[in-house]
Amino acid sequence: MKTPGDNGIAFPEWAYKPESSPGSRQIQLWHFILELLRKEEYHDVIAWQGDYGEFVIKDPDEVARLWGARKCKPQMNYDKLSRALRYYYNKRILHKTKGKRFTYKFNFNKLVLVNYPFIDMGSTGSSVPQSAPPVPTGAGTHFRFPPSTPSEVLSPNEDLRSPGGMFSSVARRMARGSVSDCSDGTSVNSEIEEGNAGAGEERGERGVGGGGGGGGGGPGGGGVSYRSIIHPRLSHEALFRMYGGPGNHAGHHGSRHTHRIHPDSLSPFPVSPLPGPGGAGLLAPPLSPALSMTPTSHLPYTPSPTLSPMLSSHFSFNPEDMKRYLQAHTQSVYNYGLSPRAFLHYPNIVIPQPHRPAADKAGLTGERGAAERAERAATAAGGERGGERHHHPSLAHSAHHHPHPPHSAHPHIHSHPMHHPLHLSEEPPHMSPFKFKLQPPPPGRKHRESQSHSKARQSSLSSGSMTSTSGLGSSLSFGSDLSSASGSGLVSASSSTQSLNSAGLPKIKVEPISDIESEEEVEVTDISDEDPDERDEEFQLFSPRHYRAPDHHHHHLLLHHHHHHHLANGTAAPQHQPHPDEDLDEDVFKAPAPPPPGLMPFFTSQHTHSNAHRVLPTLKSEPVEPGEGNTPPPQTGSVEPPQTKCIPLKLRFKRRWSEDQRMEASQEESDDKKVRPEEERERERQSNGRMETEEDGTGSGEGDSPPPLAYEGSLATPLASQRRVSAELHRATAQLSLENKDC
DNA sequence: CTCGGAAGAA
DNA sequence: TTCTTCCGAG
Repeated sequence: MKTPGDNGIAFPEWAYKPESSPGSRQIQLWHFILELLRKEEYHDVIAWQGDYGEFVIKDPDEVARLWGARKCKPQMNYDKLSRALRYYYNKRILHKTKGKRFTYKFNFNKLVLVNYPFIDMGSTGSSVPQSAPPVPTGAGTHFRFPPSTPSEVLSPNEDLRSPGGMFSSVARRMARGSVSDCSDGTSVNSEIEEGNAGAGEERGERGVGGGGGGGGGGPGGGGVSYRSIIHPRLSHEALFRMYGGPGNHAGHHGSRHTHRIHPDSLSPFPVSPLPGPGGAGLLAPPLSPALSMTPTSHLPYTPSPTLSPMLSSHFSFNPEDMKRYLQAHTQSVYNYGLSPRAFLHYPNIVIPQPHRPAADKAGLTGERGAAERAERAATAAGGERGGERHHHPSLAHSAHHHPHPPHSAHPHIHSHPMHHPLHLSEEPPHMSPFKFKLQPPPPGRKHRESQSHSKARQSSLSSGSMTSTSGLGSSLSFGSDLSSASGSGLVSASSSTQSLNSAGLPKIKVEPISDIESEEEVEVTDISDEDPDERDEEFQLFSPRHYRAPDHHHHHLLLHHHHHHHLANGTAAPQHQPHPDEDLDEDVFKAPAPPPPGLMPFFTSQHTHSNAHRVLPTLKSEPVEPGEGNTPPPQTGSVEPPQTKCIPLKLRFKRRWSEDQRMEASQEESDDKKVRPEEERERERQSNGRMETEEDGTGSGEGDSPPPLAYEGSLATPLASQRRVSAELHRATAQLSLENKDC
């Protein structure tokens, strides 16, 4: 095993270091939010809702107050807090869920990776709407450490096993990010968290742990993997490769995922199952998670709660998780502008439609509509979207959003929103194809405008001519990335319109949902609406509130995953590399990727068989259409071709993407650099911090009563191991939360 | 409500 | 840098 370990981790340290979080010096708002989210105490104030990573601030004033307390800014108010939140948009840490008031969504990819690279996140998915997304805070994570950073990292054994140990270490890490200094009482969490965390962990361990011990134990000592450490990007890849799927099988094959465990009350995240027990696990089998996992068939796809966005970093390999992860990722990409590179990681994914150009509103609309329709149609045909719907209605109805569900008839749910998901989830929905909704990236207005101009280009975009508004050459890179991606398997997505075929569907086929892996559709949620419609519709839980009208533009993109493997390195090919940063990034990818040949295969082959269902074939070719679809990938194709079939994929990115790319690259790198130092500092600090109690706690309700409903769904499958992880994370988180600061 | 620019604090 | 503050604009 070294593979993973060594290799996997092989990644250079720098790869891991990602942790750097810029703002680590003091507690960061996002971390604070996470803290609140993980605590039931605050569920009345803020809680997970809806899609993965999506949360709603039920009591803005209270949240602001708490934040103000934490930061010693009595003057804090929601207006200010929200401004701070908005700054995260650009960082892609957070996004606004359009149409829903006070509702935001975390982009765990960014967070986790960036901030806590070491951590693995269990996945949690919340497939279900209501489910609480994984709590980022840590719950899900489990870290793995690469050898490289041993010192920092925990020893594997410890980590997993002893939560304490792990946590602490984790905590430290985390701390870096969030640490804050104030020791004033503000820290709301500290106490709570710990308490909870502890509890959670314990539970998790038991429940899961037990399981883990036995079989998968994934997490168990063996579990530890390095993944956490890995550079984000790498991590993705790595994860996939490495972790492929062990977990899944193990976990679920049962019929429904009945046994899902849910971790703790708070965090539903199951932990990702580590790959197998021991090292092997780590390395894993090559399945591509995504692919192989297909849950559908054997797994009941329930809504696993698991996917935690954040956690995603390392997913468990449940199929679901994978999917989710992918989705999330995808979303991120689309919505947030993750760099296309990301896709590389997921060769399987195809992105059919790009989405409209930014400006789009007008123009897009039309397109979008088509896309949507197509999507829906597909959905209808296929089934529902993943997760949500399946559960019982009852569950479902729990509705994510509102705290007050129309019917409050579900006591059980209430009792622990997140905790007990168990029962609920019985039904495995199976899968849905995964649709992801992609959110459109939120470009700045200005940008939009500028970009809008470029839209036209976009269409062709694959090339990436786009936007260089920022002056970045990124666009190119994009193209390259994309191309590579496409090569990897992504299929094309052409412009929405285009891509859609006559059918209106995106080229993507929606295949039977069942197949799952092969294609997954992802809807990218646009956050904008989130489309409550579908999911919600069923249950209609939502209050009618605001969803915007249908008009928002949400474009759904469908993604298909193809399996194909492509290597990270493949991605390379970048033509541009203007910025060192990028280079680095690339390097990163490449470098680390020692990827064993085995890995790659895993995508394809494995999942193929495993799933076997079918689909694969289709998938691959999916490529949209000749016309546009193929076109592009200029280099990419060339690059990867050999390996697999690469499908050209066309993704359209918005201008932002390009920016993102560069940003990500630059940021990450930069961050890393920066961070490192900070890390050290924090480490030092960590010793001190701690908590204070908080007075504030008051407000919200403690016990939570969260009206909410619905967490249950989410839980699904988490593997025991995952759970553990989550527990660990929680712990870690808790510790992190310690941060205090003096005002 | 939400979005960001701008200026400034730490 | 990450917010905090203020503020004008949808």
